Amino acid sequence: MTVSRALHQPQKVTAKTRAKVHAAIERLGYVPNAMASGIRSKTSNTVALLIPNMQNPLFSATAHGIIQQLRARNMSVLISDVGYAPEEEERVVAELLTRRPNGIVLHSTTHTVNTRDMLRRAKVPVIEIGDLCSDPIDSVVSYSNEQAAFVMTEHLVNRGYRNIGFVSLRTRDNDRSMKRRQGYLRGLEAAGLEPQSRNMIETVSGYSAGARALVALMERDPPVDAIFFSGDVHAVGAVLESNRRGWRIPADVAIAGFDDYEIAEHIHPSLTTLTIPRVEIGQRTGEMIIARLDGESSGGEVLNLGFSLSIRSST
Amino acid sequence: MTVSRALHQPQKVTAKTRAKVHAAIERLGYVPNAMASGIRSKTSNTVALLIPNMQNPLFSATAHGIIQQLRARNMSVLISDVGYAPEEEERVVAELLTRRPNGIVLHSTTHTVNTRDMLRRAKVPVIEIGDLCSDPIDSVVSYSNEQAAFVMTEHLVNRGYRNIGFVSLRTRDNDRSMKRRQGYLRGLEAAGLEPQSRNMIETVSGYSAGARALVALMERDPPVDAIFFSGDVHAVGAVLESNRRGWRIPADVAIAGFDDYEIAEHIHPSLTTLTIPRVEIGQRTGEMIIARLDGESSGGEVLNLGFSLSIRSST
DNA sequence: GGTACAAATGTTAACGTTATCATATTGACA
DNA sequence: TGTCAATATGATAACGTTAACATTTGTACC
Repeated sequence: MTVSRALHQPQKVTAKTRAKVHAAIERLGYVPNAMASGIRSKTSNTVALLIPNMQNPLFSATAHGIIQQLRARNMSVLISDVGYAPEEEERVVAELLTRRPNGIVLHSTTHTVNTRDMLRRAKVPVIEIGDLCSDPIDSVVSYSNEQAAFVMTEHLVNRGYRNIGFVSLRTRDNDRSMKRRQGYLRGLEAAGLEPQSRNMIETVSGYSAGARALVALMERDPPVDAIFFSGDVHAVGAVLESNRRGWRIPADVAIAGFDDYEIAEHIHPSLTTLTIPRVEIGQRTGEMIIARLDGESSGGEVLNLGFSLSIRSST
Repeated sequence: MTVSRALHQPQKVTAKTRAKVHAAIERLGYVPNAMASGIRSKTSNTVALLIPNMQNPLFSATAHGIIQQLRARNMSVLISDVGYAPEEEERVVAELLTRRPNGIVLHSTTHTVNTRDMLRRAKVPVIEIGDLCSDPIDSVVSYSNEQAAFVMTEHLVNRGYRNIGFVSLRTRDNDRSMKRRQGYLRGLEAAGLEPQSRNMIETVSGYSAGARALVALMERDPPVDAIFFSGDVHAVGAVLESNRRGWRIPADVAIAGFDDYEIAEHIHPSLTTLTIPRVEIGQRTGEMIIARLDGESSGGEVLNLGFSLSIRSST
C-alpha cells in the first residue's frame, strides 16, 4: 500500500518513506502492472479509436490530436482501422470492449444494431467524430458534412457555374459521402438548378480515379463547367490531369475539393476546398473523455467544430 | 472454468454445455475482462507501436500493416506518436511497459540509454523498423536507408549529373536523414565526385520547404544539375515549384525523391523515387511478433525487406 | 454390471494491484 | 507526562480471470 501511495498519492507519504520506496523501485527494477491496477481500480486508462483507414491523413491527424491530448493523463490509445464495413466494426468493438476502455471514439456514424447495443450496455463514453449525425449513440465532436457540401455548392453557384458535376466515393458504403452528396443536391436546389444524374459519379479512391472522373464529366454533352470532388485526392488528381491535357482551370472547368489536404494549396492552380479542423476534433475529443472521467460531464454532448471554405484559384 | 473453456478451448466442452454457456452470456450481457485475463495468464494480447508522427503516411502505412496482421489473433495495437525526441520516447516507453505488451515496435533507431535498459530488462520482444541499424536492441524489420540513398545517387551519376544537391530534414534530430546523407556522400565518392557542403541543405518539413530548397540550390554558382530530396514531400514541392517557374525537369534540373508517396507518379513530370515496402514492413513485423509469442523464434532476427528504385520522368 | 480409461466439469488458489478499514506514529498543547 | 487529533503506515480482502489439480461423468469393453 505504501508503495502504491508513494506512486499515486505522494503527498500522503513522508519524504523519507518516498525516498526509500523509490530507491527500492530502482534497485529491483520494479515496473507497475497496469492490468492488475486496472482490474482493481476498474479503470484502464485506455481509449479505443476506430477509424476507417490509418493511411488516410485525415484520420491520422485526428488520431494525433487525441493521442496528444490524452498523453498528459498517461492514457494510451488503442487504434484499429476497420475499413467501411459495419460488420467488421462490430467485431472490433466487441474485442475492444473486452479491454474496458475509458472511452470509445468512432469515426464512422453508421453501425450495426448490435454495435449500438453493445456500446450502450457497456456504459462506455462513446464519441462519434465523422459527422454531426442526427442519431448519435452518445456524444459527438464533428462538423456537418452536409452543410459543408452545401456551402461549397453555393460558392460554385455564386461564381456563376451552372452545370456542376459531383464526384465521390460510393455513397452506399460511406455515410459521409452520402451526406456530402445531399449537401450538393440541396445547394443545386437552393439555386433552382436541376440535378442531373449523369453529372454525378461514384468511383474508387486514388488520384487516377479523380482524373478519370474529370475526363468523363468533360465528355458529357454539354460538358460540366465545374466539378465538386467530395475528397481532395480526387480533386488533386483532376487538377493534375487538367494540366496534362492543357485544360485551363477554372476557365474551362472549375474544380473544388473537400478536406484540405496539405498539397491542395501547393498545386497549380491552388485548390478551393473545405478545411476541416481535423486535429482539433481529436483534441476536443480527448478533452471530452477526460472531462467525462473526472465526472464533469455525463455524456450526450454534441460539439460542432464547423469547417471553413478555403477559396483559392481553382474556382 | 467451464465458461473460460467454452470461450477459449471450445473443443474441451460438450456442445450442450457450450450452448448453455453462450445462452447465459447472451442473457447476462457478459463481456470478458481482458485485464483480469491478462493478469492471470500473463499476456496482454497487445502490441505497442511508437512512431514519430501519425500524420506521415509512411508511418501510418506501416501501422496499418501491423494492425492488419495482428487482428487475426485478437491482438490490439497501442499507438503513440512521440516525435523525434528520444527523451519523449523514453517517457512513453516507460508508460507502455506498464501495460505488459507482447511486443514493442519502434520506428526510431536512436534511443536513450535508459530506454534500451528498460526494454532489455522487460524482456519484451522489441522490433525496430526505421532502418537496418547496426546495433539493434533485439530484432529489426526494415531496409537500408544508407544503401537506398547510395543507389539513387548512383542512378543520378549514371544519368550524367555531376553537380548533385541533397536536401533533407535536420540530420541531427533524425537518424534516417543522417543515413540517407551518408548514402548520398558514398555515392558521390564512388563516382569520384567531390561533395560540396553548399549543395547540401537541411530544412523543415513541408512542400514549401522543398520549393525553397530547390530555388536556393538553383541560385548556386554553378547551379546544381540534379537534386536528391531525401523525402517525397520536399521533392514534390520542388517539382510543383519548377512548374510554376517554368524550369524544365529534368532538362534544367533533375529531381529525385525518397519514399514513393502516392502522388509521386501522378505529378508532372512523374517523380523518380525510392519505393519502400512500408505496408509489408508492418505485416512482417506483426508476423514476427506472433512467431515470437508462439515460441517459434527467440529474437535477435534482422529482416531486410529492401527497397526499389522507381525510375520515372523527373531524372 | 463392473472395470478401465478418457472426457468433461469442478475446486482452489493465485496473478498484482488498490479500496477499505485498522493500527501506529507524530506533534501540539495542557 | 498525558491526551487528542491528525497524519502516516499497515493488514485484509477483493477485482475477474485462469493454471493446476481434483472429481465426476460418459463410454467401451468384457
